[in-house]
Amino acid sequence: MPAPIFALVDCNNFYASCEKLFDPRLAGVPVVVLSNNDGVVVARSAEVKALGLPMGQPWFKVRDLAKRHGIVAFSSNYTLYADMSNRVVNVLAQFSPDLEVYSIDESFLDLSGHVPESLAAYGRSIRERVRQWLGLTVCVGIASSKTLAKLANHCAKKNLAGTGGICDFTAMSAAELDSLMARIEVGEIWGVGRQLAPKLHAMGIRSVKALRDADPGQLRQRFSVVQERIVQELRGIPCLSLEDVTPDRQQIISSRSFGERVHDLQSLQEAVTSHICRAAEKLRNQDSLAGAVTVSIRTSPFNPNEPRYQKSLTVALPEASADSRILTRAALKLLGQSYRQGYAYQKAGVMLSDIRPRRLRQPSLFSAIGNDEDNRRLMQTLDHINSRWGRGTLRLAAEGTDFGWRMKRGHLSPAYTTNWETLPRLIAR
DNA sequence: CTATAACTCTCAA
DNA sequence: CTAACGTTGAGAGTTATAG
Repeated sequence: MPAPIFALVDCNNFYASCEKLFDPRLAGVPVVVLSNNDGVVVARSAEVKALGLPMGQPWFKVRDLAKRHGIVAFSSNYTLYADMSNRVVNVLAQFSPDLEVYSIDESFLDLSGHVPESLAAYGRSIRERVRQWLGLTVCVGIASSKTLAKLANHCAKKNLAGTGGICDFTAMSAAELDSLMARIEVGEIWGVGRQLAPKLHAMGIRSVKALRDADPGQLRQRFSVVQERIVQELRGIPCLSLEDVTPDRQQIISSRSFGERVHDLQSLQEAVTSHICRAAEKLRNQDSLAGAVTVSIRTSPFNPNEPRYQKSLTVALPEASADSRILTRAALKLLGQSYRQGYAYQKAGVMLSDIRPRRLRQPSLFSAIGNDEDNRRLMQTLDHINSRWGRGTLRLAAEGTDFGWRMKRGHLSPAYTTNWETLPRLIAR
């Protein structure tokens, strides 16, 4: 078993780059992509970063500034991003069969046993091929643990070390690494977030190097195993392995903010039903059953002038199920218990939990024989129709037809890569 | 008391 | 015109509860 070598490949400004890719007029133009409901800025092109517009800002707060700088905004187009993401993964898979898709724009590759004489050159060829085949730019961080590979990737992106978007820690001397790590904020480390960073600061640990050289036992005492593992990983002792098989979900959530505030129970019922159907579809997709359903509704947590209300209720089902109708009945009952009139609701969501494979089904003593099989085939047919003809082709009537609660998507780009209908528009310009 | 379930907090993209 | 601020999933630790 050779010492592991990890590469972390991360697409630059992924969402913004996807948008630019299909509209050459956007070359050199600052572009932002907004979260669902056009809420906050979640991706920025290089030009926007240069302007100093921060990540995570509510769009309405920065809109004027953005207009003045000629920033073009897009609503999240997940159909496009997911499709481009798959294409990137397909290219990366050519470089190593041991690949973990970590997020929509990041993958870990196990490079152990691959061209040990020049890992950086291998990284460059990855970057070149993704650029050539897809027009997207990636950075590659290479190191002996996943945490270090993430850090190396950070260095590549910020041009702190390495060249041309590639940073290989395994080729650096101990002294080089020391001085590099001394210059990087501890908060940049994977797993050191908003809460932990200030606590580490208070202990006098401000740099990556300081954390690497800290006492792991003491950190475990004070915090948890997670922090102890981070220290080991920073020292090049891998504690995390490549997770190449994605396990079944243990919980499935569907929740969304409304485009406009919602006041009436009927709209909430329709929204909750849609959420259940979306979650149940995912549940069936992994051939599982859910044993519990949770429904949450809330008013805006931001507006101090609005009366606040939030409620979240869970029920255990008498018999685990993946039937949209059964799950909906349970959810609507919970919603009825949660709903209070007179509030301006901002968001509703559902969670399916206590999830198990369908093959472990335990029929209740009182369930009618055969019913379940009929229901399953009905759901199968429904999924089949929706996968063939598009999401939402066949729906429960309880989802309604009004959709006044649907999210805002005022700046949506076409489904460039997944819908032929967009082709004429592309050619026309 | 222990084993486990339920809940809370944190993190990440 | 005004008001307007994402979603999903996991893991660890803590607390409550059952036996």
